[in-house]
Amino acid sequence: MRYTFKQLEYFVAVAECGTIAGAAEKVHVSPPSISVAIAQLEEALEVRLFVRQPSGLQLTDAGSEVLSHTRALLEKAHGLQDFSGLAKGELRGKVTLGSFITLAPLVLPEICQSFAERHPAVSIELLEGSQDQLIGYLRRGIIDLAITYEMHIPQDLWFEPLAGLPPVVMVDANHRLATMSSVDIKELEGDPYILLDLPISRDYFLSIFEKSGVSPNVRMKTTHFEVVRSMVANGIGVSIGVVRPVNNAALDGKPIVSVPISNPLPVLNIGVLSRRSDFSQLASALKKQIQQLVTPSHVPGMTPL
DNA sequence: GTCCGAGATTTCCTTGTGGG
DNA sequence: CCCACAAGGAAATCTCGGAC
Repeated sequence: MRYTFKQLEYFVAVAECGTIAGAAEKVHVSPPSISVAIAQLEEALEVRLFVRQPSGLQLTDAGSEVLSHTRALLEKAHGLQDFSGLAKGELRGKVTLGSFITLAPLVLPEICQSFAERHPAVSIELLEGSQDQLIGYLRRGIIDLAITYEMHIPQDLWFEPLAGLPPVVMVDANHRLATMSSVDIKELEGDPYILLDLPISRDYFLSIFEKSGVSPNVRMKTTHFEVVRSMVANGIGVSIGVVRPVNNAALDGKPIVSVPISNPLPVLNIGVLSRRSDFSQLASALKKQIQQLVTPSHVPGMTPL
């Protein structure tokens, strides 16, 4: 064998980043090391893996073919490393967990802490994103699992629901609805609405209005959940959310009131999204840990339902 | 046409490791 | 201990696209 695993790892990094510089940063070596490794790998395999372009490197058809074989090979190699740990009664290695961006600050600390206590030799890498980003990360093998919502799950991935979260209306403490025990969506008609403008998520929130025959008065759009909460807390508008952080205040300290919705709306399930196959020991262990922590009666970081 | 910046590659050097 | 080799970093150089 005239190539090395290190060359293969650098090859995958370049394929994923699209540039030598990006790959170098990713694997923590200098660009020349990557460049040399790719050249050596191409020589060893006697195949052109990349087309060099001014903006970076683009995979050739042969390179794409080699990439899928390389990923499978590295996956098996990592599996062997996991197995060596298992033989000694412990898991070791690296697992990458994705999280829907609004859930991350609430659920990840407890998951990471408990998993680290149980499997100290395993390192967890985290990657947050919107639903479509997480789906892409899973398909490309960048993450092993994702904790997210049951929204637009494609056929090639597998979602396991763990808890159902009913949507609630968020208003500021002085809002006329703040003291209500529940609210009808129709009562939001005319109120300025702050929209969490993430792909797929925005469709979910707008569909709540659509089902109630109300058109929302969208005043502002933002891709950051904490910005939504700050706008609401400062009385700039109202919003709808499904996460209810234990801390019911925005980052500036102003309180947010969550009011249940009286309309019959389906709960939004939170759960684990994964590939249907290609499941490592580490991913299984992490999934098991998440299943134990996220239950219908307890979601880390959130007030009990 | 010239300049500038981004990115890749080459050259040379240092460091670490394994074999004799 | 010495030597050979591999890996990786720093600096220099090359290539190309975009701006003026």
